Amino acid sequence: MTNALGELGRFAEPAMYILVSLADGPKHGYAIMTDVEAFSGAPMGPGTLYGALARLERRGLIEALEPEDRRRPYRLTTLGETTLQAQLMQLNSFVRTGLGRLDRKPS
Amino acid sequence: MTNALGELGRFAEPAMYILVSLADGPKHGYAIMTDVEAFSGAPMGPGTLYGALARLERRGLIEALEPEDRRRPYRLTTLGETTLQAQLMQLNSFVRTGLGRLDRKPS
DNA sequence: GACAAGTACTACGCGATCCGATATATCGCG
DNA sequence: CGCGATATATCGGATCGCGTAGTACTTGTC
Repeated sequence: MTNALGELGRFAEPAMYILVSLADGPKHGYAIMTDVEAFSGAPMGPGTLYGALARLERRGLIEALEPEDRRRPYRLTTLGETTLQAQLMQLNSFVRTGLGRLDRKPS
Repeated sequence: MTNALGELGRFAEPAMYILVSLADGPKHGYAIMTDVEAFSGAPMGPGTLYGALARLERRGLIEALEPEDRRRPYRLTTLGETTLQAQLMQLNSFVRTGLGRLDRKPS
């Protein structure tokens, strides 16, 4: 995994959304769905969500809490937090590079 | 594609890297490879590169220039430029949301 | 109390993408 | 000449995205 965007692998969009959602505090799947839709504008279907959740748990970035009723809440692990922060900072520098290049060359 | 991130589908990492690379000015494939590696730290293999280039051209975000020697240079189209800018700005607001949440909750 | 709508998750599968491996050809240099 | 760098193309396995459908319980409302 020689990836500048880290241990998430290429298709990291849903995973990043989920991590950011959980950065706010523990949530269960359905709450993540609605939260992500709220702050990103893009609805995330269950197929995307639960697949990504399973991968994130398998990779140790999130962990399941004890189920309440029919809810299965997750929270960020320490690894998940540091990974998320590293990813966001890398994304940030990428965005600045991109915007800088666009400005600097209105051709 | 009812996608908040627009016509690229997801984060489309390689595609974004390529667009940012071309934002600097027209480049051919190999130059994009080395440029991307330089500013992102992640080497992009030919399989990733030329696949993504073909998709970007098909979608009208980049266009091929006349070949010089054995080089096939590409440049951003107007659509590519505006799309890239929109994507970067959306990414930027996403990053700020994420970093904000991490700060606001040191648990 | 019936029926719709919301909550919450599971399962399935097609299509798209990633990317390493491989192939081919040219060029410059010691 | 041989080797590494330049330059592009293609194939195929593995992974992932995400729409759809299904199950089941709860809440609201007429």
